[in-house]
Amino acid sequence: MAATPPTEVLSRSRAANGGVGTAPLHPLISAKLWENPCWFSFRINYLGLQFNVPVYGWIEQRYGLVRPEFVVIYSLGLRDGLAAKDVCASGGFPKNTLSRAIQKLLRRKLIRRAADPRDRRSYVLRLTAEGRRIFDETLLPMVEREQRMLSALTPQEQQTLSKLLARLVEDSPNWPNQLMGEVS
Amino acid sequence: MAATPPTEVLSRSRAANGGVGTAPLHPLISAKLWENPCWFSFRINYLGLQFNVPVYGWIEQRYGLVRPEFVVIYSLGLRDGLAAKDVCASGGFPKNTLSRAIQKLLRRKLIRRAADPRDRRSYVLRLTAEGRRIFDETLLPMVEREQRMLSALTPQEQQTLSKLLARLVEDSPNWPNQLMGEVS
DNA sequence: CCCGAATGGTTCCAGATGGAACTTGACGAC
DNA sequence: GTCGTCAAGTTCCATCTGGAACCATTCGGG
Repeated sequence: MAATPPTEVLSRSRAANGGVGTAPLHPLISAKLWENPCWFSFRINYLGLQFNVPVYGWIEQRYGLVRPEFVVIYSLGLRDGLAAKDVCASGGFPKNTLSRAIQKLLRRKLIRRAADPRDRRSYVLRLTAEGRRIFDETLLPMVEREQRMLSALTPQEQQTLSKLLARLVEDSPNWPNQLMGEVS
Repeated sequence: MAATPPTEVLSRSRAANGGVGTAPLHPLISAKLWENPCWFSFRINYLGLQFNVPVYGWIEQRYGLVRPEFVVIYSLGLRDGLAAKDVCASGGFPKNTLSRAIQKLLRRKLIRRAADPRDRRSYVLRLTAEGRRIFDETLLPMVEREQRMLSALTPQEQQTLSKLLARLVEDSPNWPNQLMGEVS
């Protein structure tokens, strides 16, 4: 029945990069990689961790910003003038966590906020110069980490990967958010 | 300079799936998808969330098992007879969190453990019949969720994606775990 | 025009989390 | 053998987290 990982199981492990400097994989990681019906979720979660742990660890100890706080900075860096709810939707954090993060950023004057004339419950958030500086400073190390992680793939393959993942993200609004039909 | 996402930015958004039932993307998600120097980490983190939130939410409310606890079950389901340190390495959880999780699973008799004759600091963990039952029961919904998430890709494309991600995981032992040279 | 439902944001609080210190056992050097 | 170092697991505790209840505002009917 279902759930067998694609058959590359056979062609594995004799990596084509000359064998120089290739450290071995922990046995359980290897099992989760090759004998795992949920190959996709394991791989993306694992890779996500390999990015998040060093990056957010570094940001926290260098700027004293915890992850949801930095996510606000980063989101505003990409699109200034957002509201808290927008950051919520894209980052997966609950709104109270974001609320706290925003308060701390306001106190530290890394962002400022103004009433939204369109909706008086809501605020428009903007980076201050200082907040922008942090965004700019962190961008390069983050990109470098990503590039390091992707460096086992050719630019061509990176492009393919980029396209496939983008297709999935684009399709995501169509997914149910309950596992099974446990709606009312 | 560096960090521009691959050029598919142009060919985006007019998805080839007939346009039927395609819900629109939140604006900030769209920005993070298409105008983000860190395209890779955003995409995998976002997709990871789309799996973790419904799956672990369902498991928690159905079995009263929190994520690190279930990770132990799942890991033992794949490879019985592990030690705590192994689960640690593959799941990214700190060892005290795993220790607590294991204690709770022992109390609930979902796993049992025996002294490791090779190393008397360590224990060999095994699923009980009840623990195995939970593993078996949860597997299908998890796989189904994954398949739903991957359903925008053809089997051919899924295969490609699987291979590319596996190559990255295999390369991961070679990555530095500090962002910059902040070693002693 | 007013009322009930929904939404943006904040606050409260119980419980989860993870760093650091600790205990016990393994291992290598001498 | 014995000492110093390191690894496996546990415990302690300050902190973070996120569900739920809450306020203020908006929106959709009748």
